[in-house]
Amino acid sequence: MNKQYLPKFNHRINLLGGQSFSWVLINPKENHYLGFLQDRAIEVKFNKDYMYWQSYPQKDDFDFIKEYFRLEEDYERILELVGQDKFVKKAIEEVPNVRLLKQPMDLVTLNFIISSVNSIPSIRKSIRALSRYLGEKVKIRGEKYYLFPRTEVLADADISDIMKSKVGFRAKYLKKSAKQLLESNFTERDELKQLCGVGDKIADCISIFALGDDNATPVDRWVKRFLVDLYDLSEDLTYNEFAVWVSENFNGYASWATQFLFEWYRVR
DNA sequence: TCTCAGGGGCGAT
DNA sequence: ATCGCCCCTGAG
Repeated sequence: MNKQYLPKFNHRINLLGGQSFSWVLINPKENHYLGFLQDRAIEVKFNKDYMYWQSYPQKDDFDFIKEYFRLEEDYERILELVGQDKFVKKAIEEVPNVRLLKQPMDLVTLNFIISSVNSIPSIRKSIRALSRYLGEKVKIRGEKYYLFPRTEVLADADISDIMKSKVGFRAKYLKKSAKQLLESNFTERDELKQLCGVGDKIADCISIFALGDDNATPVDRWVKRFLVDLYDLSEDLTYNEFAVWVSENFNGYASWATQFLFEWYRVR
């Protein structure tokens, strides 16, 4: 496997937490994960300050790894900027090494459509099931696995087949959005909301996790809860009012700040 | 067995 | 701007 210096990377949280549903922990003792995307699988292991990795079917695709893990990001500088807030500082101390990934656009969109009013275990189950039914096979070290379905496959799939993965009412959103993704490019937050099943919250998820927006916030139930609880914001603010407040209070790195707070507040 | 909320969004008013 | 509804799962 390829060896990459990657200190301060909380793989448990960054790969299995709130921002990605692609990863499966294969072997906890070796910190060994497989990530199933639409056109490739990624294999990683973590030991000390290093990540060992391989990509499939195209081997050694460092350009992809570099972008996905945001290897060129100045993490220390971001910590310094968002750590000026006392709650973020505490979050960084208690749940350290949280980072943001930059994942492929279609994948994030289709994954987060599934996430609406859904629990994380259910989301994961649905995504694995959907992959088994409609995704391509990949072989890794002699074992068979399934990628997340390609956008064009979901666009052409029968709703009833998509429903087999227990996504429920989100099945029609998946199909329609897949078609929309094939028809045009979505590069800004407001455009994202044209996608079926994508409103304010999921548009912000896509903006952060796929487009790399450093100063957005998906105001979900948890974020709203800690904004009211910790920062004394009124419970009655609109989505946009919460979002504006956050964007003005974390030195331009609200995406990172709220990711720290989210992962910390959730397990606190 | 039943109820209900869970990382929202849609469509009708 | 608000509200009922959407499908499924696990917790109580």
